[in-house]
Amino acid sequence: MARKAEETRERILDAAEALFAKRGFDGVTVRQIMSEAGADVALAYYHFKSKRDLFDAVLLRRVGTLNDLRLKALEQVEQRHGDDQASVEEIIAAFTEPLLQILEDDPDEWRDYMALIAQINNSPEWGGELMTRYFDPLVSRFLDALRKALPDCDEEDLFWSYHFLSGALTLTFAETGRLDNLSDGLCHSSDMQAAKARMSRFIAAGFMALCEK
Amino acid sequence: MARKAEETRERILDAAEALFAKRGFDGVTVRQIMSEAGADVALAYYHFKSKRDLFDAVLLRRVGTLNDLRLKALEQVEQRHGDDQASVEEIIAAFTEPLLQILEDDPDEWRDYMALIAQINNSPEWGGELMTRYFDPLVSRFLDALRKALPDCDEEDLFWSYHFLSGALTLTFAETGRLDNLSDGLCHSSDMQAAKARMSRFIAAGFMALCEK
DNA sequence: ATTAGTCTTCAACACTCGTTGAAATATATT
DNA sequence: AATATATTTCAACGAGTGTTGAAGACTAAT
Repeated sequence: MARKAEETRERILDAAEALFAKRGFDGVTVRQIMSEAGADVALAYYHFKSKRDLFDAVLLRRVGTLNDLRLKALEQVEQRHGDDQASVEEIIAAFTEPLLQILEDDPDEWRDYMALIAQINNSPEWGGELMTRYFDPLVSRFLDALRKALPDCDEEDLFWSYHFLSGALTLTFAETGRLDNLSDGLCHSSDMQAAKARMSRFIAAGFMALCEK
Repeated sequence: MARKAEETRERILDAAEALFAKRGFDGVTVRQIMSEAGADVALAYYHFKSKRDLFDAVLLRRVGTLNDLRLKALEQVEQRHGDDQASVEEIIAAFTEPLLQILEDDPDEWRDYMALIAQINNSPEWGGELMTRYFDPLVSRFLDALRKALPDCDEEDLFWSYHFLSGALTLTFAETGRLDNLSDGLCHSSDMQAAKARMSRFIAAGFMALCEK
């Protein structure tokens, strides 16, 4: 576990993350990754043992950070309210805003990873399995909080509401530039401040319209 | 333009659609497509001139049908109201429900195509350009209708609301099975009836919360 | 300074990729 | 029936794929 070797490992992960995010798993070559990382092809198979394992390592590297941030945000909301119930919008904000915030604060570090998540979430091949594996425990924790805030909520309504939230959130991560085109330059897909100012209100209103009886 | 040749062209498009939807542009081989279509590899390059052109042909084949359906639905809503204003929820329903309906009525014909749209919409490489090219005129038409229903709406709020709608809608098309996992079998990502029963209400509430002053 | 173990390079493996030209067949027109 | 055109097959092209084994260089510990 030499220091130099750890640096190479990280450089490979960085290059892989950027390229996978842009062109997807199959759109990228191990040789392209290693060329971007400035290292020999064979090193990819020494540090990770296959292209697929490298892909998984890219995903795993940052997922803990994100889930920790969001869990902490939820706990803060719950602590801030003692006996009284936290609002739906506060809970939704704890779920979404840490991600939008980290993306606003350090886009160079997080943009590629988040775009990768967006693609995976919408992939019929991997969306179901990978998102479940990496995010389900945290999501279930948030759904529990929402059940308390929406005591008469039908379970199916709750799950579908989460589904709509998930789609809106991950498309935001994709930063496709579509909004730039559609609004003729008025809005920008990469403007996380603008997204943050609007998403919780929009989504919370949706939850309440569906789940509040 | 023989009859037989047109059938082969369609078989190639069917096979390409199914495979592209499952594994993306780069995850699929022309040979795999032609094997699924039961035809020689070279025929792909005779009928379409490259893999990329075949991909575009897959997209183009069905986009008109979808846009026509939605435009007609919007015109019906506007006709049903004479002088009085159509509601936000009715307009959103005209935008979303024709797609969910056609997917419910004829899933075998439309599932793959819709899943492909979901992936493209969330791809940083193609999302901006392709979605703009194929859907922007229709989307602008709907935004006009929404501006009338939300007269005091800030323009940025309107565009971001559409963005959230777009994410929620296209994730529904992906049918990843994530909802099946998350809800432990209670809900199904492919249950378009369930999606249709909830989406307009959820999204319209979001629009009103953001855009109604 | 020598050894042991980690890390990196080099060259290659068997295979698959998108694409094409020419030959063979089927269809349409006269 | 004969000709012209549209469609399909066959075989191959050069380039690039993921992956590996063996040899070299580096680092840490004796």
